[in-house]
Amino acid sequence: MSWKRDRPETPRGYHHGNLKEELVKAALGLIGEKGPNGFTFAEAARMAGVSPAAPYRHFRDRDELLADVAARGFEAFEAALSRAWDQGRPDPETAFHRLGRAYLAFAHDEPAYYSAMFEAGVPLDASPELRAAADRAFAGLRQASEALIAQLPAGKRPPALMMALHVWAMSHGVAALFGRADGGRRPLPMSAAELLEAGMLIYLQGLGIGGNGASKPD
Amino acid sequence: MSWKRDRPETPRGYHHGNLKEELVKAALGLIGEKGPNGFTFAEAARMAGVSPAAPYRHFRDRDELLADVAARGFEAFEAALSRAWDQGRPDPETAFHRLGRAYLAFAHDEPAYYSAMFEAGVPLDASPELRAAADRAFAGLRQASEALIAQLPAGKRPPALMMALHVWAMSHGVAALFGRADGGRRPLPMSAAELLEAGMLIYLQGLGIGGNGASKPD
DNA sequence: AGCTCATGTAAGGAGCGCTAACATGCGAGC
DNA sequence: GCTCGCATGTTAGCGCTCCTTACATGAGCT
Repeated sequence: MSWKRDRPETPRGYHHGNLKEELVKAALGLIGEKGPNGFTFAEAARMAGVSPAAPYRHFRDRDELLADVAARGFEAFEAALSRAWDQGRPDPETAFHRLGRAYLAFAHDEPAYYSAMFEAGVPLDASPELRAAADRAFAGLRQASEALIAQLPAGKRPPALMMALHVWAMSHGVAALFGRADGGRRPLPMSAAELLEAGMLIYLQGLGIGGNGASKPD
Repeated sequence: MSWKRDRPETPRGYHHGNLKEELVKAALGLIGEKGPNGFTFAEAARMAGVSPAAPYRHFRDRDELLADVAARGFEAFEAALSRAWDQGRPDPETAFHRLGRAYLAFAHDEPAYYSAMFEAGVPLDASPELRAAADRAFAGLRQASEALIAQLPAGKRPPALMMALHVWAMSHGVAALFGRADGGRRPLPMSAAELLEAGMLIYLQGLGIGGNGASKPD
């Protein structure tokens, strides 16, 4: 009825104008609704009001669209994490817990992005942009780990890379197993954010950070 | 040429005999090769040497086969974990580290099962058997956590359920991000098993378990 | 104005999920 | 011991998706 040329704000005719952006949006919506597998190239085209062949002018195939979504996801992810980290202010521990909450919030609020990034099976080197965005996101985690480790006496510092991997693994584990919008596959005695926060506190305690020397606000 | 009625050990004719089992095996192989999405009902049928409609006599639809594979996966998983835990012998910490290695070994050696269980998007209540098997597997983790926690003085014991969730999250995070057969999506300075072992040691340290009181063999 | 080229459409082949109707043969009951 | 029922297989076919190829349109440049 109304998908084409009727919308007053976009009186496009034969040429859509910015089909690529709209396809990405449609893909995000579909992935969010029906999972990364339920997403269909043809349906995204339908949503954008174009023929099923039109998307192929912008993406080589379905996988390339998914990779593009994943890359945008990593960029948004990195932006959210770096905003939460805020260069470690006011102190690394406070900022670190903000970071953890931001991680889970992203996985929870942007399930479509998170799915495309981690659960759609998109190989990281599907495109250089994807690889670069993923690397930037991980670099953020690593920076935060370094700042926390710097608080330890020189002899007791674990490798920052290892700590960053631990942080990532635990965050992803909590998000993947318990952090979905539907409450995860299993009822929890606490929220995913609380679970991650508690886990990271214990982990940091094990490293010798927190509780004893630095601040422990609220 | 030779898929049907020719194999000497199974001289089946019109009726296959145990098609259901063979379909599950075929599904496992396909999932292992091409991921849970690359798996195709029709191709599984082809592998078993039957027509594409035959599988519908044994599974309502593709999702039911996947759920069956996932349930068998959880059963094998629970068996592997419980074998590794071995009732906490010779001491809970030693057994616990064996458990961690067994978790990763399962994810690494049975990627098809692990995919079906955690990455195929099968809802846990797709079948009662699936739910039950998954619950049994988790109960094993919880038991191990309880045994470790019991070593702590009564005042300092965290909830066993929470600890089990932490263990599960970290294990799954490491397995999903770094533990795949292809080495994961990112080169690591250490093996996934070492990464998990180090992470769990730090976590236990944070709880006050290990390093100080109990044994730390090999 | 006329050309060019990016961007759209139409048509069609191959493959898959699933259903319906038909075929086969194992085993239960007379 | 024969027959019939029913589980388990088959073929045929619908509707859908992915993707390719050939054609249509119109925006911008010269």
